[in-house]
Amino acid sequence: MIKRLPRKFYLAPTLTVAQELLGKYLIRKIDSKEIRAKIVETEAYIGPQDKASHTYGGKVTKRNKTVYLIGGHLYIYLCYGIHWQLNITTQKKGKPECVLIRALKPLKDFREEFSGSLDQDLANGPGKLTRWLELDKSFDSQDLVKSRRIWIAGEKHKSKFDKLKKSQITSTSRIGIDYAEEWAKKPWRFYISKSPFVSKKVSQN
DNA sequence: GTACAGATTGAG
DNA sequence: TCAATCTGTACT
Repeated sequence: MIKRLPRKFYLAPTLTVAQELLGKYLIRKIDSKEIRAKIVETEAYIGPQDKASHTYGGKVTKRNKTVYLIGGHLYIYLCYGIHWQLNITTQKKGKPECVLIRALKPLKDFREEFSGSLDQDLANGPGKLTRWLELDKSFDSQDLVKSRRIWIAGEKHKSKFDKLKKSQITSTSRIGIDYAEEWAKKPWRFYISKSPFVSKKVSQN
């Protein structure tokens, strides 16, 4: 059995949430169809202190204001004028931290063992997964705890499918933020080790 | 008001 | 290697 994650999940430290999101299920309802996927790659952005973050220095703009909402909301923005990026806010209201979802493993069934062959190139990048899930600006500030269109779930009872062991998580520096100086080196990108569904064009250091 | 870079992607 | 395409931000 899987169950929607409660608000509490998103209030843990952002780096913890970024790692615990790995292996969780993202469910997107389009009309009567339910699309399911497992989160396999994330990046953490730690608010005011993080130069790579949109909320560096605590600034508020029309674009980033949803990051200031309480944890569990979606922050969706357009990047390079073309790609929508899916972020999940963390922390309490007023603390602008979030987790970027970079890659998903499409699932037919919640137990991936029962899923047949799936397209590895469908959601292996932050811009590709939003296109696949048909997410855009209209989803900005949606509440994952309440929304009927999108939410995240995990195993209701602790099981071997629930929490990943540390050894199953690889951490590296984040992607595409070379301008952030020393913050660009922080190992705040996390992905499930050896998953063929993580984003490409990326160093595996 | 104008200029320009950006948490990317896919085609050549 | 590079264009697509548009918003936020820092200027004039």
